Amino acid sequence: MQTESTRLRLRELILDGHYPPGARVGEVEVAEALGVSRTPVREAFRALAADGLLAGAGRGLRVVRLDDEELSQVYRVRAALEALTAELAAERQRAGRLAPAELAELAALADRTHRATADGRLTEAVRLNRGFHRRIAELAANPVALHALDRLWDQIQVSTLRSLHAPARTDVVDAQHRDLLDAITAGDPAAAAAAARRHVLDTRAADRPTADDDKE
Amino acid sequence: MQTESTRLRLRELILDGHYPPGARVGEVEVAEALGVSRTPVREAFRALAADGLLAGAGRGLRVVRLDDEELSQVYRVRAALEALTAELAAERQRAGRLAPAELAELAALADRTHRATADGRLTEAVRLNRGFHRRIAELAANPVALHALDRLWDQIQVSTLRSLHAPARTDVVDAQHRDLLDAITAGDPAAAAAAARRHVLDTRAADRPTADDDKE
DNA sequence: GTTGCATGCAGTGCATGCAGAGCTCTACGC
DNA sequence: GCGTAGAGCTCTGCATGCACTGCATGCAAC
Repeated sequence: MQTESTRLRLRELILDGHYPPGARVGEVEVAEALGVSRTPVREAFRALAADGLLAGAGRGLRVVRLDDEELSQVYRVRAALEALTAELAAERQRAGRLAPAELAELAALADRTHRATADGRLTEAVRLNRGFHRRIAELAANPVALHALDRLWDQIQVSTLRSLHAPARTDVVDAQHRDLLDAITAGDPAAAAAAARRHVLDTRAADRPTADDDKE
Repeated sequence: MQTESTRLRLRELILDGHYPPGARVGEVEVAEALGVSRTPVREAFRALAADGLLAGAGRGLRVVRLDDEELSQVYRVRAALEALTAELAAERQRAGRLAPAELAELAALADRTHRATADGRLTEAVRLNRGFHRRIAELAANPVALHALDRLWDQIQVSTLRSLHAPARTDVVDAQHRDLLDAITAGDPAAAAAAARRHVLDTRAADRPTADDDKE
């Protein structure tokens, strides 16, 4: 099925910044770039538009570019959903439904994220960080929440590609990851939800442009 | 643009139960029924699949049929998101950003929902109820949350078409709507979030099949 | 009687042709 | 020199043709 592989490849190209936010994507150009005809490209466009990665702009489609306000709205929804997945994961831990190996892998992800960030391997750090949060959503065993979060992550990733900031907050991020991990491990749903929500909102507050960053 | 109108019309047909959960949807059949060619139908299929209304089933697509477990997962996400929108709406009220007329319309929606339910006009009651909750999400002024909730509502609506139950809980539902409304009107975000979460989860608990309802 | 294979059919997936809409560039007029 | 109008072109939107896959049905052999 070329439609599906076209969708995945195009999504990768967008998430990698090959098609940056605001860039126009044309059927013919993408079709030639990926070596398929326009039909599967058109269908991939529809699917990616429904996922919030592409948006109509008069004639044709553009890669979505979220402004500061919209990004804050995405983060607020993400905070609510990650609070839920953390809560659910902690519930499952309390019910004895999480294997120790799963929690160990989660802790290892937190470690690797921290090391990559500290070493300045920012691209890898971003990937690992997303992996850490996604793993929690997987442990929540709620595919609906997982899918919704995947969509939000895609949108965030596209809109924050430029600002792979050198993090002065490395230790804070890691400490918050530990808090979250501890709450889940302890099987404390309320604490896990609170830790997740605080972490996401703090992340947003730290990444927010300081009023004179960029305009357009 | 026929693609978009095809998508909307097909969505209506699915939500109305014209294509019931589990029904196969064929390109040719839908194209003939709507009087367009297969191309816009195919693109509408992709978009509706991304929205969670259609899902692949070997050859072709079927209308999504959520089992009891999946429906509970949807409700849990919905509870988290409606808690968020209620919280945001209450925040805006506290900040003086909600017009009195907007709150009055919301109260009127609650009234009409209650009356329609009490009078046994169930189809209308479902529509009004959805309108009430959606209006709160609109007042939250967060399009991301609004869109996510629209998707969840669509999935719920499709999967609960059969069970337009005569509600013994009419008064409970109305009382919870009032609580939610009061918390928003009072500008109390925490209370609004709690009221919304409880209402959604209670609704799910009440609608859940009592173990011997249906199997398949 | 059951199982395995072959054949036919239906429906999807992809490509391409064609028409229409919007944007741009140029030329002419003020 | 600037603004506006017109023409041309590029790109999207839709339709249709063709090939291929996956399934069902029937027949034959064990």
